[in-house]
Amino acid sequence: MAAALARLTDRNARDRVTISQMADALGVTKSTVSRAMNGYPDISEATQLRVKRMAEKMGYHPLSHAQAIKTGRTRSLGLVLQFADHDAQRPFLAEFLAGLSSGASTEGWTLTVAATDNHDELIETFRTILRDGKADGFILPRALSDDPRVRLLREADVPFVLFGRQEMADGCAWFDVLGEDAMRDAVLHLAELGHRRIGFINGGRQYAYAGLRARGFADGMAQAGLGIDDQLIATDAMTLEDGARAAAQILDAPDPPTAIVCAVDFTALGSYRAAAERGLKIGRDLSIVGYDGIPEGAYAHPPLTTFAVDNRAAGVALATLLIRRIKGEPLDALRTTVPATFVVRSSTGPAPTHKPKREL
Amino acid sequence: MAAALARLTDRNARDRVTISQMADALGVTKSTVSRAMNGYPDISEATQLRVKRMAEKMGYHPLSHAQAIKTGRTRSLGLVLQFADHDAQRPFLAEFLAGLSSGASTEGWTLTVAATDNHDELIETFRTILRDGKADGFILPRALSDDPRVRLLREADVPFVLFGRQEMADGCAWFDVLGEDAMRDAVLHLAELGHRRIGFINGGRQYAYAGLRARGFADGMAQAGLGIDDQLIATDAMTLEDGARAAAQILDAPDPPTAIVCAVDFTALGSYRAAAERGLKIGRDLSIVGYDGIPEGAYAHPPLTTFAVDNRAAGVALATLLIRRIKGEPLDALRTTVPATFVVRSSTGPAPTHKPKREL
DNA sequence: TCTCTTGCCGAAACCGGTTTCGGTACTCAT
DNA sequence: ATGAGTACCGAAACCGGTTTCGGCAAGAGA
Repeated sequence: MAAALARLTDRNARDRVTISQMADALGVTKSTVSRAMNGYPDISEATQLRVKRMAEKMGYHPLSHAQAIKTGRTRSLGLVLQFADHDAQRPFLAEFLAGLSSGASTEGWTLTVAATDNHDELIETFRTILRDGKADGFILPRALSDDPRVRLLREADVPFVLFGRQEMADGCAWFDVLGEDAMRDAVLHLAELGHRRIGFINGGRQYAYAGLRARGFADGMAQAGLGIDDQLIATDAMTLEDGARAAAQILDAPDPPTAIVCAVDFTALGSYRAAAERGLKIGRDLSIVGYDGIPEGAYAHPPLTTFAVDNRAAGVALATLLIRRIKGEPLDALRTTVPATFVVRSSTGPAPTHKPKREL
Repeated sequence: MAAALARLTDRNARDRVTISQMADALGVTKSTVSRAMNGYPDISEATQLRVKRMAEKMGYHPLSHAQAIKTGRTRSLGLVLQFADHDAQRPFLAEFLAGLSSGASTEGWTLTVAATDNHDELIETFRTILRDGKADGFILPRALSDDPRVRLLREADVPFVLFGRQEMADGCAWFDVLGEDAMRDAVLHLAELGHRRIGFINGGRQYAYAGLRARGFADGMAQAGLGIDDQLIATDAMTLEDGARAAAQILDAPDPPTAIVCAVDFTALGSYRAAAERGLKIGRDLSIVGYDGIPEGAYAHPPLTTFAVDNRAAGVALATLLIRRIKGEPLDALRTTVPATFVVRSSTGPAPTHKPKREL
């Protein structure tokens, strides 16, 4: 009984400094403390400094949920994960989360995450989080070319930031990696190695990046003065199996390529399989360039030449952007791109001088 | 101007039903509504029903952060991820999160996640989340045999639940998979296939499971009437490389085994490499059993015999347990174990009748 | 010198809930 | 009929902040 009571009072007292204690200690009112902490212009610089010093000294941290009751904002970022389609996001998730968390926490924000299994729950999940005020805005990973999340949030006038660019991205803040430049550079790199016939395996068509990367590939081919053969182009491949299938089809074309550019590392690894089944040695008979920089690529035989994406950095950037967006910064300032870094390993090599004989 | 104003009022009004509106609609006071919603005993059943019906009808959902200001509880579960040591948790993370989120959301709770890069930040992160009242309790993945998180939270009298059992787990709620039974069954399965010399590659010694799985292996060997050769035992292997190293050492022993049990799938895949380097064919010359059920195991050559852990289910269970813990249920009721499911694939086979000749 | 701003801050209402403290009406035993 | 419980609910304080409103003093302009 006494112990329970002690624990209770302990729990309530829990060394938390309230705004009233601050006010008492400073000999001012709560309102002054509040305004000083929030940088209102009608507080003298001297007072503001005095208050902030005292906050530091006493360890005063305003409770975000106490503020939220009046402001409606809770200082937390929302992230809704989808696992329905495929689990390709799996390898990125950990680093991405680390980045988001890091970006958020340096500003004193936190991350609220939810996961849905199917598309029906998705919108419902957003609504629930909003209704309960559990997030002030959302990070939307994997932008779709026509994204229902964007429609919902825009209509509800809720801040959000996309990972990936949309075509109709007016009124959106976003962060993206320049996948199109990577595809172009992949082609140019291969062309420099003497490859003339180059295939392309694109990713999921529903994603916003698919169009961009296709264009990047085309640009690269044009710049290199090479023609595009539709028989060497595959789309909508996301998984290792997809990649193996697509590569098989491309390699079985009447006039097969000596190199393939893949928009997704998993499909590049799938291509390894198709090549092996046809007796083609990667890096000699067939060159392959991937994109993403998954760890498995480094351990593959031969190690995969690819474009590495720093997902942790992406997380940091997205968190920062979203916070600025929530604070009301204009959209134009909230769009950032970074290049992917080209990692040349052993899956690319000089184009074979003779048609590689198949050692099947 | 008018648009901005409209949006503002719209934002404030945002069709949210407050407790006062409920009270007005019902002709009672706020206190009655509050007590009815929370199931206080001094409210008549009739009134409680009436209130809850009206809540349903009007779509009243109490704001958790408004309640929190008085109750101190926010209805959110905390999860702090660590990426310092190694990224072995990566393949599990997505499913685990999905489970946690699902378990939490069915009870109307949410998930607050943070990530730290190094161990120093870890405790600091917990403190920050607690100070800001961003979580009412924590899920602690990957229980260590001596866990600083447990010490902190126990001292602060904050509810938590472990994924994994501790030795000194009195006063802890936990959920765990019976890894020791899996190790035992792995041995028995191999013994039944005729194997007499069986190696064991254990996981990270700092983890609580290591001791349990070692004991499980030993129990299995004892039950099968087999002796343990210390030269066939390795510990502290987490990654693929660790596994390759450990397996190499074991296979190079004077009297090498015909089978190896691995406490971690990654090390099992590492053993594949060591075996290949020695010209041993997995499933014929050397049998291997893993544990975890990572997807890569299914795609390996040959597909890996392993014990699959349902990380999604674990997440659901842990979320539910933690919520019950926070609500004050006694600890004894909050401990659950489930078996791993044995997935027999092709990495295990009958023991070779003759000493396999090395085809190196 | 007197009014008008302007800068700065206090007083008090407010946000959406919870909880304490009574108070009324009704039952039941005396 | 009376006193004591008991069941149920209203009134009001409270939680930790924010925000509106207004007031005072100092400086500016006339």
